[in-house]
Amino acid sequence: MTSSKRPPAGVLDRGLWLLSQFSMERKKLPLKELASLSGLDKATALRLLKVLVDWGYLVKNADGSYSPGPSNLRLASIYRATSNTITRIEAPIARISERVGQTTAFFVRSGEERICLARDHAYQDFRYFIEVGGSVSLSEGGAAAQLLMAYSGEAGERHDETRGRGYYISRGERNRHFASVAMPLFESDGQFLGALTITGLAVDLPDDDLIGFVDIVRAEVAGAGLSLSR
Amino acid sequence: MTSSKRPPAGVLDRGLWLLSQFSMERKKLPLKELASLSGLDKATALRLLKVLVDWGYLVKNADGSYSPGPSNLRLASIYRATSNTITRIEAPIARISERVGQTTAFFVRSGEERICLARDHAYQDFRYFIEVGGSVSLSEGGAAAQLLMAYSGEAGERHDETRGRGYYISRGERNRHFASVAMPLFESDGQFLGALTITGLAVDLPDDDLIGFVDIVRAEVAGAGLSLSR
DNA sequence: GATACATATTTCATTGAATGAAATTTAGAG
DNA sequence: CTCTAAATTTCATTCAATGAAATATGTATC
Repeated sequence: MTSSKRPPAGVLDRGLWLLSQFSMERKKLPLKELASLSGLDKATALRLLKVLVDWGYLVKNADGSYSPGPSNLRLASIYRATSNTITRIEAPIARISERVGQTTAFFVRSGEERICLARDHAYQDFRYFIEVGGSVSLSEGGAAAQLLMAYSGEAGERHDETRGRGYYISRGERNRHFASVAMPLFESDGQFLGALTITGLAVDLPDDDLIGFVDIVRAEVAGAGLSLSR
Repeated sequence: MTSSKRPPAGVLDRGLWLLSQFSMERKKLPLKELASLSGLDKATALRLLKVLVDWGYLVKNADGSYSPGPSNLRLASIYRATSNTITRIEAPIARISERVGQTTAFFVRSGEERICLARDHAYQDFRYFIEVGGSVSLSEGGAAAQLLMAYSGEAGERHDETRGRGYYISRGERNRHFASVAMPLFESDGQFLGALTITGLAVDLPDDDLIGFVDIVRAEVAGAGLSLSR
C-alpha cells in the first residue's frame, strides 16, 4: 500500500498531513501504515508522531497503533463556541427536518473536504450516516460537495450551471438509494457560508419535491438572518 | 503582553504551541498577540499560521484575527468514535447524576491540562460551566486536576495522600461556592483512565455526603466494567 | 525455548528548510 | 490626506530536519 499523493515539504505540513490520514474508516493506524499512506520515511513519521502524541493530538494505543487524541476535543469545542454559524443554523435545521420529514444537515468546505457542522437529530437512517464532524473528500461527490465546489470559486460548466440554478440535486450519487438537494447558505452581508442539504430515500423524493424544499429552507433560514442568495 | 514561557524548538511543536494559545477565554487572537503570547517572531508565527489555516485547523476571521477551524471537528469526531471510554462512561454518568442530584463529569489528563470528555446533561448551573472539550491547566486546581496529577505519577506528599485515600475533595478550590469529589477511574486491566467528579454547591454538600458518593459511583461504573481502584 | 520475520526505534553525517531582523505594504484612526 | 500600528514579504545565515542503515523489540512458528 503505497501513498497516493506526495507528502508536503514543511514539517508542520507533514505533521498535519499525517493527521489527515485518519478518517472514520481508518481510525487507528500503525507507524508502518502511516508511513506508507503518507509517503514519509518511517523515521520521519515516527518523529512527527511523537510530537503529536506529546501534545495529545494523537494517542498511542496499547498495540502500538495511533489514533486521534483528546486535544482535538478541546479545539473543537472552542471552534463550536466561535462559530456563530453553527449556533444559528441549528434551530432552522430542526424546523426544516420537521417540516419536510427528511434528514437535514449543514456542511462547510475545508480544503478538499466537506465537513458536517450540524445535522438534525430526528431522521437517522442506518443506511445513511451523517455525523457532526464527519468529512469526505469533495471528489467523492454528493450534493453538498458539488454545491460547495460551485460556490467556492471552482470553474467549469457544471459549476456555472449550479450557480445559475441556485441549488444542486443528486440522485444516488454518493449513496445508491438516496437523493439530496443542496443549497448555498449566505450571511446577510453576502458571505458564502456552506451547503445545507436535505436527504432521503430516492423513491420517496421526486425532483419536484426536492425543488419544493428550497422555498421551505429559504423561509426557515431567514429567521436566523441567513439567505440562499447574495 | 510578553510570553510567559519560551517557545519550543521544532516546527511542528511550534505550530501546536500556537494552537495551544487558544482557549475558551481567548477564542480569537490577532497575529500580534499570538506572536507575543507564544514568544515567536511574528514572521515565524505568520508562516506557521498560514499552514494551520490552509489545513483548516485555524480560520482567519474578517478582522484578520485567527480562531480554531472546522478540521478540529473532524478529528474530534474520530476521537470520540475510537474512545470507548467515552461511550462506556456516558450511561453511568447519567445514572450517577440522577442518583446524587449533582453535576457529574469525566476528565482526562492531556499534557498539563485536564480535558472534559463527558458530563451529564441534567444539572447545568450557570455559575459553574463544564463543557465537553473544555480544558484548564492542571495548576489551576480543582478536584479533577489534583486527582489526575496524583494518579499520573506526580510525586509529592499531597499526591501520596490522595492515592492512599482513593478520592480527592475540594471546597471552593477552583470556584468559590462549589465543592467537588474526584475519583480515579480504572479499566478492568488496571489501566488508569481519568477522573470522575461530582460537583455541587458547597452549602449543599458536607464532606460526608461527598464521601458517600464514592460508593454510589463505584457501584454504577462497575456496570460498565470500570472500577475505582486497580 | 529457539528461530525467523515483521515492525518499531535509534543513530548520525548531510542537507535544505526554518529563521528573524529589516524593509515594505496595508489598513484604520484622526 | 497623514500618521501610526499591524501585517506581510524578503533574503542571507543557521540550525533543525532528514533518511539510509544499524539496532532493538515483539510475535508468530517450529
